[in-house]
Amino acid sequence: MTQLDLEADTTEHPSKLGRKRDHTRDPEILDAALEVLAETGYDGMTIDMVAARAKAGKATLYRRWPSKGELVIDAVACMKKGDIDYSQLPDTGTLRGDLLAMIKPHSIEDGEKKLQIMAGLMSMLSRAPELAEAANAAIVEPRATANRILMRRAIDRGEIAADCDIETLSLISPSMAAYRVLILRKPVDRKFLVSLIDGVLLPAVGLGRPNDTRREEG
Amino acid sequence: MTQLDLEADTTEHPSKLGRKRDHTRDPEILDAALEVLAETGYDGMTIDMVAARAKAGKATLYRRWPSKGELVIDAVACMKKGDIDYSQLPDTGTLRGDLLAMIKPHSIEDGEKKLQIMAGLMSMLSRAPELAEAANAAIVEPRATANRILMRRAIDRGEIAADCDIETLSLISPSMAAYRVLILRKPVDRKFLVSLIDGVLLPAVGLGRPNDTRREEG
DNA sequence: TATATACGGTACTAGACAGTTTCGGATCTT
DNA sequence: AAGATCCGAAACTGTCTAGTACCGTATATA
Repeated sequence: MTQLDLEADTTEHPSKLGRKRDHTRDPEILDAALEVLAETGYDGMTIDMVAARAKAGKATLYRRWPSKGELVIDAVACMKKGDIDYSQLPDTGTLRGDLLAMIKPHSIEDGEKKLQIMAGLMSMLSRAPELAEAANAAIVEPRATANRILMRRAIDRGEIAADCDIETLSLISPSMAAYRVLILRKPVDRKFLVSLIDGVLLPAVGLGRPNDTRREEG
Repeated sequence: MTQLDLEADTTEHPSKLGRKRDHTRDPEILDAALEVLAETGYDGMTIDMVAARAKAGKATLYRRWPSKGELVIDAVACMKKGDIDYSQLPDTGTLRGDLLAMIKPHSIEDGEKKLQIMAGLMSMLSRAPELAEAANAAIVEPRATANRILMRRAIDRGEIAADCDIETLSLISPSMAAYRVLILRKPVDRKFLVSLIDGVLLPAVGLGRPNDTRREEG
């Protein structure tokens, strides 16, 4: 209690005394935590590693977060940045064109890094269920949402049937990419994603199977 | 070297002296390890937990496996038992019938338990890549193989087109179930699996979308 | 019977790590 | 200037656990 008051002061009432906490360091520390998390996993990660990576003192970290667990939860929750901008989704006129346009090297690279973070979090998910939700919201849900938007557009323009199971279909590529990275430990490359689009998604919505779209190469 | 000879004797040459090692305890210990692994994950698992669960002494474990890591690797490698019998796959005459017949409470329960083990292994996969392969072979690949067989049969009897991407399609239900259990922390129930079959798999192979198979309930 | 090893159980050793404290110095308010 | 709080760095504490050693007992060979 007595010790915690020192920390709580900053939030309870604006104490004016002393040097101010440099909050520009917060994101640097959180990013360092995410890097270590992706590289070593939650249990392998030590506070010293994070502090060293962020060129900060250990006490600085404990002044801001009460425990290792809270630090990680905060880091995951603040990860959303640099994600997909739904107002800038491709609009090529066809569903296939839109889905293919979503495949960009940067997007693949970013996705793999985030899935590595997810892998590092895995052991923690059973202990902190709310983290599962946060991680899903930050890592896979944005991509599923993008797919959902593109498919709904395709329905609106009459390209595909209105009774397609969009909710399930939009989860296919994120979840299969997760499976591939987390369990198979194989890279998610363009060829894999194209085969998902042409071999599963488009046939499932009634496109691609009638017309012979074999021999498609990425 | 000198100490290891005691262990190695049993394999190098049949030493006749002393009480024999009770190898009927091996599977009991390995099963205990898998249980603890599923419940607490690799890093949370301690040798004492496994020994207590198996009602064995810690020394007994270290007499048989040189380290915690080797024990876990062995436990995962010996997990294949109780898995799908490919000679007993359903054969209802239709792909949909076969896929639905694969959904059994025992199969679901077993699958979820194995995915919990997979979750517990996650943090170890980056350190022991060969374990990723073993875990995949024991946990998800059997189900993908079953799907492959059922779909190939459907091709052979002319029910679906021969150019379907079976390799990718057979991975859909295992990988989406893994995503659902590991990341979403939601149960894999019959309804979910049926929606995969009717909303994705069958439409993707050219069945189910033309005829209106909506309002299917599990 | 004598010897050697396995068994379950317990005590011990050594190292790693979360979290705390201390220190010299920097930065803020009053 | 004074006092309070921040900073990075490092020392320190308490706990946890992998792995080892030893105990008394059970079971095997010779």
